[in-house]
Amino acid sequence: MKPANIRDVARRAEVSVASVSRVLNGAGPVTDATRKKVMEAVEALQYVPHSGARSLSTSRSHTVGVILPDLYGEFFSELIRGVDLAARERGYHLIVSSSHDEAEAAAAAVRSMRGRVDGLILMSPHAEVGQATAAVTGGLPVVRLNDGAAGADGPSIVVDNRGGSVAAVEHLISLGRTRIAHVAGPTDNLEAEARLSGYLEAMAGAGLDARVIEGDFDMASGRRAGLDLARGDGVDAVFAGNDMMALGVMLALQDAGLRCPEDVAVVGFDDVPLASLVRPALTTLRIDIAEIGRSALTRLLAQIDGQPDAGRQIVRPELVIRGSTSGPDAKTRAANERTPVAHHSAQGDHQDV
Amino acid sequence: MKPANIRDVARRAEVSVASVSRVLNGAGPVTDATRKKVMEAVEALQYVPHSGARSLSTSRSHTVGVILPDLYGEFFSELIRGVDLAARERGYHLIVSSSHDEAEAAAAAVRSMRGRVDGLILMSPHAEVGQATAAVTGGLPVVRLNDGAAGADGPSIVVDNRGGSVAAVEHLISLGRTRIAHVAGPTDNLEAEARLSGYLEAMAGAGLDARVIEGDFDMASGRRAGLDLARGDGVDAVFAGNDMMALGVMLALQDAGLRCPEDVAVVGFDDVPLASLVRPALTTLRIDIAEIGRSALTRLLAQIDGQPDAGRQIVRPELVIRGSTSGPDAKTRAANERTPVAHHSAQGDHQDV
DNA sequence: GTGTGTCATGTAACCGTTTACACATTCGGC
DNA sequence: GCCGAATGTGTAAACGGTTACATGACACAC
Repeated sequence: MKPANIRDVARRAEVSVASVSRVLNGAGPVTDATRKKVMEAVEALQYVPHSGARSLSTSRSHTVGVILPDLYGEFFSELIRGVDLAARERGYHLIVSSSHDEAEAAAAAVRSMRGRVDGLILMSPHAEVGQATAAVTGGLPVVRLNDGAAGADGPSIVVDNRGGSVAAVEHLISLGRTRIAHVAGPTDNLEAEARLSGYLEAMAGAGLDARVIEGDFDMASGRRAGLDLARGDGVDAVFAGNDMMALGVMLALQDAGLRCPEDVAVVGFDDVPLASLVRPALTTLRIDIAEIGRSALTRLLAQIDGQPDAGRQIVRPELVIRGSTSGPDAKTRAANERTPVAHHSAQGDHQDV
Repeated sequence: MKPANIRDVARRAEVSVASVSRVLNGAGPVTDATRKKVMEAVEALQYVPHSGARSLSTSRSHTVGVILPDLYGEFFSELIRGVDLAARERGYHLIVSSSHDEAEAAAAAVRSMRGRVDGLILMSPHAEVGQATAAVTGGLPVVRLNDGAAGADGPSIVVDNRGGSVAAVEHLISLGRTRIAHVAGPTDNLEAEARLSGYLEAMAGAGLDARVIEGDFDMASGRRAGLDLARGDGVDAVFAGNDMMALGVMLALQDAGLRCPEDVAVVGFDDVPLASLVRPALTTLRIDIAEIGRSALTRLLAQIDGQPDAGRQIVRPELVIRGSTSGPDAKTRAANERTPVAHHSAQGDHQDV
């Protein structure tokens, strides 16, 4: 049995299709009597408007696309979560597509979404991806995330990675650390690059020697870096390009018999949920990832509605000091604990130390 | 400037719209000359077919919906990843909607997707959600995940949670542990319930006393449970309802000065990526989450194509023995290491101990 | 009683595809 | 030279909504 269409509803309610449409969209004048008849018919027939037909005549799909380089790990799920929450509030749907590390794949994803979405949220940490996608969006509203493409002055949200790194290094210096190493992210990643350059800048500014180890943004590479450092001539602090690598470093140090923070202080970047749960809890630069997602969606919808956009928006990470850089001083740290977003229900009484 | 439509392309290529359509869909006979002219026009006009119009005339949207209780944490991102990868291979798009813990929200999500998708992947660990959504799918192809709803004999994939729990307990018993506690997941979650009942069954079967502590499936609740246990009369093993709680337990034990596995062995469930990266690496029941996602999508598409479905498919978790239950015996464990799916590029030489 | 304005409703054109069917062309077989 | 068959192409009717415009009913003022 084919699903009911608007004409079936109109026939059953003994009104015209126009009235049905008006009732369903809350637009135009209708008497209460008509409204009631229509609603009954809709209910009886289990009628759901065909979104394709609707988008055909209104040229609006009430759907936005989210294109990400990957879906792996806490960062992306947190981001989608923020976008999804905001989208549901506004009655929008989300088409996601991930694993677009390469320029070509990302461009294909953009193309395949044309005509299917009203706008795009596009994350492209690689420079070429940013350029390749810019060529094919063709007038579609877009909000870009963490995209460092030169000359990109369109709507975007970028994290002040460089500034965050400077804050991290300055914090370590203020604790009296001087032999500070950096575990960098992948070299083709613009965010990793910005964090590295902030580190180099701050070290140079303080007259200290820089020491950089390459990593991949994953925990395993952090662990390798940590083993390297533990084996070497001795550093008294490590600033890692993200939290997962910082955690890897901490585990490696622990394996090597070094104490954190006494022997080596560790700082991460992102403040993923895990960061406040490990011991010692990780000092890091907090980015409210879900909030970035929400903000991206809100700005995208504003753009779709034809409002002028604010252009580039900069998010400044906040230094959250926890056990991995400070001694056990429960009072100051308690104030910095992240409220955990619990899987099912958040009970507030978890004890972080 | 409005985007080009099929008539614009036809005019420019000096052919009819039917020929354009045939070229674009690869259906029906066309000469090479026609194909070439059409392709040139498509290229020149940057033509992209309007998916709404297409879905209107074919009543296919080439889109499937994914409805999840939540998006938080590694489990869900891994699942979506599997679904997304399979969908892209087959040319399908994905509409995701999360945070449907409650029956009503889930039912609303299903309704809002009717007419917009060709089928649904529906995860509903709560019994009422399963029932509420069953009422509104109305003939739409559906694959259900981890849904324990009574009488549900439609297409679904369920994890043998009970069997996994039995294997975990038996493993601990084989190591000589007898005072084995269980940290359970939320009571309204069907998976948590099945894991609990497997534990109880295995303990009873071995003539051992059961000890159950309530948790939430998140790390903070595992930590609380671990503190409780460390403070108490002494257990020699803990089987947690999922990996995140197991990790929380391990951290708490560590804080309390207990050694793992020497004093207390710990077993988790799921094998999230993190499980093999912590120290000691966590013994757990591996579920290939991404593979479940892929399989769900494949079966959904088969169903959409009108093929008969296999009904309920059961996934048996595999016991992966790591450091949290066995002494340092590198050889046997090395074989069980999970290949890490790296954030950006997996380099194989990470050293797990 | 006629003219005018308001308001609810109906009619039909249009949105951009696919595709059944009709048509035109070419070719081979006789 | 005529008759199918085969092949490529075009025409037009769906598909299921939205909405500009027309229509009809009714109230009110003159």
